[in-house]
Amino acid sequence: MTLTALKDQIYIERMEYTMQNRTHTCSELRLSDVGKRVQLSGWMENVREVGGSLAFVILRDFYGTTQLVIETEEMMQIIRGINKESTISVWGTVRERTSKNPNLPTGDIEVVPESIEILGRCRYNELPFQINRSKDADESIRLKYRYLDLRNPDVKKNIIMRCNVVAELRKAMMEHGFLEITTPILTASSPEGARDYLVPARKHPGEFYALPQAPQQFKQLLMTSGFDRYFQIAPCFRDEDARGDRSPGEFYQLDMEMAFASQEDVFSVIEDVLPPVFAKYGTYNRASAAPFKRIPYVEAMETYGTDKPDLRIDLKAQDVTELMGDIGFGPFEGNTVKAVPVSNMTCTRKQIDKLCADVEVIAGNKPYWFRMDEKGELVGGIAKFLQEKKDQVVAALGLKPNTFVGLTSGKKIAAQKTMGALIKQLGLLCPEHMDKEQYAFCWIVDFPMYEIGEESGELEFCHNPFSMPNGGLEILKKAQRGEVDPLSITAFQYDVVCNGIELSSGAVRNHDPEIMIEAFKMVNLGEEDVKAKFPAMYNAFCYGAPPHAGIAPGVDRMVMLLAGSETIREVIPFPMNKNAQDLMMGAPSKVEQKQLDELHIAIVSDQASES
RNA sequence: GGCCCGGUAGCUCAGUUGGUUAGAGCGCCAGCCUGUCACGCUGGAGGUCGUGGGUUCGAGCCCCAUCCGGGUCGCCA
Repeated sequence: MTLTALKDQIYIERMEYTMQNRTHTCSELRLSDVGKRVQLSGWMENVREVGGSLAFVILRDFYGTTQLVIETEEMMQIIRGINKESTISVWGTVRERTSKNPNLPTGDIEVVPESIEILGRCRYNELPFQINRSKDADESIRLKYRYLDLRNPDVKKNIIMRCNVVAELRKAMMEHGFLEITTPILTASSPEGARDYLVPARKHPGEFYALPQAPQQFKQLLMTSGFDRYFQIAPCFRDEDARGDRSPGEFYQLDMEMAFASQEDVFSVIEDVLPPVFAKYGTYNRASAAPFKRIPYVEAMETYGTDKPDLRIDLKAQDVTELMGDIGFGPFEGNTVKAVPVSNMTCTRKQIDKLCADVEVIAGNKPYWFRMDEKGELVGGIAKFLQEKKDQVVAALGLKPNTFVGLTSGKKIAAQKTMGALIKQLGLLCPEHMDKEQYAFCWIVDFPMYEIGEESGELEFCHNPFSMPNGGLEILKKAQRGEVDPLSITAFQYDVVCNGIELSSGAVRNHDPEIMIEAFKMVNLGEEDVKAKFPAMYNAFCYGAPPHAGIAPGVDRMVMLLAGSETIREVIPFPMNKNAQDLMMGAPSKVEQKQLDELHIAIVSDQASES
């Protein structure tokens, strides 16, 4: 049996089953159906009694709504006997409306019921919130009654879109020759990265499984097993605090890995797979075409003040440390100074003050500014410190009349990050500098391999130890001999960024045990540490591994971008709240002592642990 | 864990300088209404102002503590 035939069979069987309760859905009937005897089933969304024994009932199902018209006292009594949001099944005849509603697909017809069966009574005449206004309700109430919230078509539509996006991604990945392989959910705790969710092992007292933070090691092991192209819509678990764009606990990634592949091979798959999905399902129908702009990490920090630039904003920063460091303005002295010119800016002083205040809150560092007015004079903000160097400033920044210049200063990284916040806020403030209605992708490449840890003061891995250093074994040896600054070593590590949101990190992996050991030596770890931390992977690589590379774009984040949603919870069917609680199911929850005993777990009370 | 914002009717919110019996819209209940479609009209019920303490003749409002929600920083290889 062909795949298509199989699908058809499943489809038909399902429809036959649903036919027991309805002949049509609530979005189906049209003028051409007038006169037909039909059965509809759904939720009683609203009742409008307009006098005598005339009333209009709105019946809603997954597909849409259809109006029933009540004309007899008998039917009226039935309707009056049930609360809104009850499910009912109606047999009746389709009739052309005398007053049509052009705003509804089914607005030309109505159904005159001859019988109404109550399928599922709604026992409450007052709901926690009105279904069609659920998005306005307090979020914790929405989450507690998520099953009611999801009745709202406006809420439902994001989940439907998510299904379509996931289906499309699967299809595209399979067309590119990737196999979807599932990897374990119960696995070993991994020594680095996020905090693990631990699961006690009943048969092994005192030992724990961990839920995977990502299928990272499994997918690399699949590469060593000779699966050429792997992908998975993979659940990932991390016990870290939530954000607007980061759900607590669990999330999904389009995880993928390719054998005998380079960075460019990964890029070309992603550049092929993502833009069509974004253009098709997104709020905006425009998405970057391949190849996406590649921006080295150092350049991104210098130019955009962030490693996740929003390329819809056309503003770029310049380093003006040499030019302005010595103008006698205190905050600039001995610091890095960055400047961003904004042409044709017409904002009021009040807006500028608010901009600066907002940036200070976001970045924790104060920005400064001046303007070239319509006469070509430098005015406002710190302009008085610049008058002596006016010609140099104008030349360096290419200033023209009516140009605003935002400035940030501080230690290099602080000046950069503040500039990043400033550019983002300027983009929001100046529509002419932000071509908003599109999905602008870029790659951030050449991330540093190592950094000096803020706490330790020692050399540490900057991202993860799985990435291949650019320059391989040789560059590591040189660094060890002191011929190369370890901080200058870059990795084949990359991020894909869309509209200022990081969709994913990825890397060409370090598949060579020897290079792995040398990479670890740089941070004062040895062969034993590699073996101890990643035994399966290290051992596997000792049996001949292919060079491989991959990436794992976040599914929730992509759907969030596509839906134009402010929070990630809007695109997750059953989200947890900020504090990682499922208010609907009541998770987490206490468990019975018997369960704890079986798991060899003892709960230490807060009081006991404090004493 | 730090910082910011919020918590008043079932829902969304207003509540002035601390001053009479805490209001509105939606929802709910009752009545009216024969073509509504966010139906309309009339009336009604519904409040421990998150909780505890304090200041005051008097607190929704001021002070302290605490709980809850959201945002943000830390964190997220």
